[in-house]
Amino acid sequence: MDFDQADGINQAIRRLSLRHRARTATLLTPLGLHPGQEALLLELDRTGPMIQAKLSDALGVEPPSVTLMTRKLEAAGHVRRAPSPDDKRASVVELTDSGRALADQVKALWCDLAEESVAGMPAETVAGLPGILNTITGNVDARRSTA
Amino acid sequence: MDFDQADGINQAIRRLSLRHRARTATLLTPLGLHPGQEALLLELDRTGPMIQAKLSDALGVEPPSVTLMTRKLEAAGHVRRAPSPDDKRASVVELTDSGRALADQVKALWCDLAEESVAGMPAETVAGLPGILNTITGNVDARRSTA
DNA sequence: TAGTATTGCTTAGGCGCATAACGTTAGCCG
DNA sequence: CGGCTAACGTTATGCGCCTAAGCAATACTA
Repeated sequence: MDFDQADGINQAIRRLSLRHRARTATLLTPLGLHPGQEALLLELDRTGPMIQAKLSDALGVEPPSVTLMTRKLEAAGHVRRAPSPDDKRASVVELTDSGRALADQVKALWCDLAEESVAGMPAETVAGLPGILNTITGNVDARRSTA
Repeated sequence: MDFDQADGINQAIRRLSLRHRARTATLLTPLGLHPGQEALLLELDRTGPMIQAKLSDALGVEPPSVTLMTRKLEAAGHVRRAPSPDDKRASVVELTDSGRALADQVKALWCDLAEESVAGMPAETVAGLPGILNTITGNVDARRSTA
């Protein structure tokens, strides 16, 4: 592959990352959230209480990041952390009522953001989009196999 | 749009951002670079010397980020900063020989990364990819118009 | 020409993310 | 059992990115 094509792809991904995150930040600010935290809330809302290691895995983020994010969300009252009964090392994270309410608001924003993102694109393209993105993600994911 | 579809899109973008950046970091580490710096080098290599404000615009990044990145790349010897002759506020950034050599290495990595990213995807899809991504980027870009 | 707004850059502080190193608890196996 | 490895979580540190605030120089305009 020649450099121009490669650059077109890599740069497009880079810019998309920056802008999508920036837009997310703008939408989340009124809720008092920072990008990344919304994923944590949504994951807990989707799957229910879970220990940090599982959260780390679900979010695709390293454990220290989870430690700090949960600490901040806990300080904000959106999340509660309790020692796990079966494993004295682990700590279980769960949504508070406040967190659940916030998750609902995030969900609404999430829909707005997705609609805004794919505005003007043919339905076919939109339908195939997640598959394409996930394929790329899988290709560059060092977590499994290649490592 | 329902939440599941929206989540599929947003989450796909989020994960792609994380993984692509992580992969970039892995590839760049042997060169002593961190993700983001490669874009700066490539931009200078492509367009030639320019002031930081222009760099900031080209990279899609805020001025303070450029200040720190150029400072570090300057300390590493890859970039040189000189006061602009026509504007006493501005400072012109340009590649050193070392920086130019590094840019060539980055270009090679850039091709590898792009190939790896789109591995197994039909050529048609690959060809349309930058357009799709840029459309989304434009849709969520608060920089122009909507602001 | 004087006064004001704008532009270019920097500093300070904050967040998400990462890696490295550490203590603690669980699990495995000789 | 005792010991060794693996897993959970935390702290420390560093980077890119951001916003807010400030200083210096330029541009605009009355």
